[in-house]
Amino acid sequence: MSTRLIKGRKNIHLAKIENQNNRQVTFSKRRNGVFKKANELAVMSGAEVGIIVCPQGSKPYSFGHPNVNDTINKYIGEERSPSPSSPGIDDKYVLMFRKANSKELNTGLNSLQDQLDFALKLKSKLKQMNKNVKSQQEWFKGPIEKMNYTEASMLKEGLEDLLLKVKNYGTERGYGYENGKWKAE
Amino acid sequence: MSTRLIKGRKNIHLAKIENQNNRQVTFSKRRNGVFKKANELAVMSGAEVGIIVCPQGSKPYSFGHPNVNDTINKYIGEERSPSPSSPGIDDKYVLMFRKANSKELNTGLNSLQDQLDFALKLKSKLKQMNKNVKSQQEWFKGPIEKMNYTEASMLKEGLEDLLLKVKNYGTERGYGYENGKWKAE
DNA sequence: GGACCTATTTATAATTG
DNA sequence: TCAATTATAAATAGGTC
Repeated sequence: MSTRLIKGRKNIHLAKIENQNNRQVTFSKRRNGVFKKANELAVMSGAEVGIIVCPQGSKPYSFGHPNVNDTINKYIGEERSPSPSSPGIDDKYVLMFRKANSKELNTGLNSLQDQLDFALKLKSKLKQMNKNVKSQQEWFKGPIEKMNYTEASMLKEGLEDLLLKVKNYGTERGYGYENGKWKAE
Repeated sequence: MSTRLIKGRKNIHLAKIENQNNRQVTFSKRRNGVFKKANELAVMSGAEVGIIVCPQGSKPYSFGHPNVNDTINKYIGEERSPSPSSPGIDDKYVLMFRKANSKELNTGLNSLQDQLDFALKLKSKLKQMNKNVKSQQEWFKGPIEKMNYTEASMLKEGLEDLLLKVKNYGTERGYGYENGKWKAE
């Protein structure tokens, strides 16, 4: 009674919950939360939404507005005949999916290319601030400190790979993008 | 300023937004929100999640952890086994997708998606810090082929520096990837 | 169209019954 | 196990630039 009880929400890490009971409770709560959000999205924006959740060792849960199967069919139909229009940034998931299904998936390649683009922007900034070495340091420090550990670790993997390519660029003549792969020109 | 500005969130009615612009904005924001929540659900509970969103008159958006196809297939498999016919889903599509997914297509897709997620975040952060650089657009458009040696070297050094900071960031707080699992705290 | 801001509303982790 | 509680963390509607 004298002890201060803390019942409020704690901040969470994006990681699998080890404790089985907590994991089950969180699964149930958050599944409902996702379904609720999806329903709001569907109603408010007028879009069709279908969700499938498959817990390990149990039967799938599903949500659909107005209907899961129709939504899946629309998606499958769309995947069968990709439209030629160029994807925006929000279509990246779909694009990646298509790449995977065209059996041309090279692990990390897409994200590497993206990161390369971002690195080019970094470079741009470096060039702008070229007269000030300190500023360069600050530039790299800035975004990192705002990352969580998951983001940072992911970036680490990608950068190690990217760094190899960039180093090769310096010694070889460069890289082109051909048949889904980076290659020296 | 004589007028008191009200910027805070208003409570919402669960109804379709009539104003087209507002509807589009809300669609974009909330779609991201649902995908984020779904990702958290998948990671924290270890479940597979697939989401398909079909806006009216536009191509579908999708989210999957680890990927949409497998999740759909699991759902279809579940749905089909109890009853001989699965309403709304054609057999040929089922077969096609099962075939497409029977290989190593899953390998790397998860990390790809994660990295893509990260890349988008990184891009956003870089954009924030780059907002006052006007020549940014040109750099972003230009492919790596247009880099000269000096530029590539600058990029290389920058990346090495960045990589170092990322590595340090990962170890300073004891976060890391252990035994195939993310360790929290 | 996108990034940012802020007042609020929501979601929810931990706890209790 | 499940529902209710409550303190916080997150999401977000409406606005600005």
